Amino acid sequence: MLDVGRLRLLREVGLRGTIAGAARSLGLTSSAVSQQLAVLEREAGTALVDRSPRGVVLTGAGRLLAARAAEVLDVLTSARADLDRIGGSVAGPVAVASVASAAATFVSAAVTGLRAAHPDVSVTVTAAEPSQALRLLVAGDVDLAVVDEYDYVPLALPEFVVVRELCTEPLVAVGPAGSFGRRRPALADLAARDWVMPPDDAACGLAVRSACRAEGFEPRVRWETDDMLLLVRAVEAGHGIAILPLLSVPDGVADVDVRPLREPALERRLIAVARASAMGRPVVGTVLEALVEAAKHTLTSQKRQFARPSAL
Amino acid sequence: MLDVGRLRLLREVGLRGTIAGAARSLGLTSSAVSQQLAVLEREAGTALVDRSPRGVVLTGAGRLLAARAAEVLDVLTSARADLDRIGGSVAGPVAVASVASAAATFVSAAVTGLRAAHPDVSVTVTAAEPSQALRLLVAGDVDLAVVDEYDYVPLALPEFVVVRELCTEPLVAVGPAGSFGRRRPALADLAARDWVMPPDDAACGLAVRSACRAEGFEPRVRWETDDMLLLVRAVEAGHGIAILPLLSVPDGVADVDVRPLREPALERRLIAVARASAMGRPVVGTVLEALVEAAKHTLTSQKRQFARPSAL
DNA sequence: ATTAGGCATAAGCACAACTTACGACATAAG
DNA sequence: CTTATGTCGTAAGTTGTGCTTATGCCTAAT
Repeated sequence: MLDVGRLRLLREVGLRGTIAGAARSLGLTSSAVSQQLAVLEREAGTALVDRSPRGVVLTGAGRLLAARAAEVLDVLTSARADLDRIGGSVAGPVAVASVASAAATFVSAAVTGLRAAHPDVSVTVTAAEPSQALRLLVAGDVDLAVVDEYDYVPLALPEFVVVRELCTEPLVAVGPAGSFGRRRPALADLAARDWVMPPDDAACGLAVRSACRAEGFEPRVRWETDDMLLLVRAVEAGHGIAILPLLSVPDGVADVDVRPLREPALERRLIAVARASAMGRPVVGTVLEALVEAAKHTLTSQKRQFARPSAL
Repeated sequence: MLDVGRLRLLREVGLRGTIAGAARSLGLTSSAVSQQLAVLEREAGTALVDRSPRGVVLTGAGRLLAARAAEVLDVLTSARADLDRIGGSVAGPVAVASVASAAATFVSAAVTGLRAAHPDVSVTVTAAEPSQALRLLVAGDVDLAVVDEYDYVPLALPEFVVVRELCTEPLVAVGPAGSFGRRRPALADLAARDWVMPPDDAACGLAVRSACRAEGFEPRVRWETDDMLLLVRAVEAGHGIAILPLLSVPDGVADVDVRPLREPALERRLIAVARASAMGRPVVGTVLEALVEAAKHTLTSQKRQFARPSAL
């Protein structure tokens, strides 16, 4: 049976992008992490990370396994939460910083849900990009940060934080109405198109560009913006196609076609981050659990949307 | 963080009903199991098992935690399967013994799915009660057994087997049309009713009787049968109400109302069992995975049924 | 009574996982 | 080019956890 400690380690390495960083955040030496990672690779029978002197990046198998690891760890912390819930009441203020697309969807849902279940908990939400959200987190201005993470773009988390996976959503191709065939497009099929894209300093833009290069082409970017509404309008106007996380596509503001990619299956992971010290407050744990639950439901309802393509 | 080894141990104890039995099946001494269980209880802060000289039975918290443990272990073996799937083809005959309700639903679905995905795998299914299925398993007549397990009724698995959780379904109250109110009934509300029930030597009957006694009443049994079709017809005819696992309620053969219980949340767990030695054959693992997948889908489609109460 | 099964505790041992120490390599700054 | 600081990996020594063995107590069946 695969060892969970090693799996956690793998996930942390994937999140931090370096072995040394993972070691710091786990309170170990980099030597220990290196050794355990080697053991895990031997057990798995495959390379799980690509080593480079500047850090490491997860291979395909590594990402797969890291995703499973996140599942396992989430269940474990849920179990711990179950046990804690038997005893002890929760109340107090909790500040959350969240990326906009999550704030507009499941974070909002979680807060309304909490208002009913725990009336004494008062949550305040501020929208912030991941880097700013993490700054607010370490500064102590917020208790929880909801940030996103893309393939090819390690997250570089600060130290002394705990991480909780919220949901994984597909990146979808967005194009003018009728611009894709019946079938879900492969990324390689889109090489010749014009592109509308978030700027390169946004993780999303970087991830998509990296994925395109991995497919062997450089996207011809005609329009660049990080305003999702403007971006979708630009697509509608025919300036190009875009690839975005599903939750970031504004609903019903433009007549565009949305299709998940057939291949490669690009994803965005939404994760919640808390200062390890803040986990002493049971309220924070409760809010975190509420976020996890709400994210799970949002994800399934999104899936249902795709079952009825006409709804998009 | 909760230790997975200890969680597996807890689950095994719950399944076997005795510490010594769990120890044998894990290849440990009963002393080790006892010690680790004590550690887990200290970590959890609650009693997880009720000790008696004749064995142990899980407490509420213990069942909760054991369920989480099953989740974790399932994810882990899925991860292992992911890794193995990268290399190695599967073919050959596999014999499965299954309880009827599962055979009629997701086992059938799994087999049709497998026919498409792995044409060289030939599965044969025989319907059998849990005890007989396990006998066939240890005798080597079948490679996999799909059996069910109820609260209050430990399963007493044989040794040298591996266990995989398939799905957990609610026990539902079945009554003549219109016999329940709008709201989901609590078990205590049904104390004064007449009952139709499987016999006491079926795990289902024993579990329901135990649950009733835990609620402080003895069910007035007017009709006793283990034929599900006859049972439902008896309910329709007004001889009493019944409590059955959802999958065991035949679909569309009688005009009855089906309601999940509000409280307590009784459940049936369906699990797959294989001889540990048979896991050397990759085919067996593949069929097992297919069962897990099919069970998962069956469960979600059942949930959807309950979203539209009229459909029942 | 005696046997056989269950569970818990005490004491000792073994291995796994950690730390420390070191070497190789890459980048950035002097 | 040299130095400093970052990365990762390997080797060797240490420690703590989780096992076994040994023992005792309890209950149910013979």
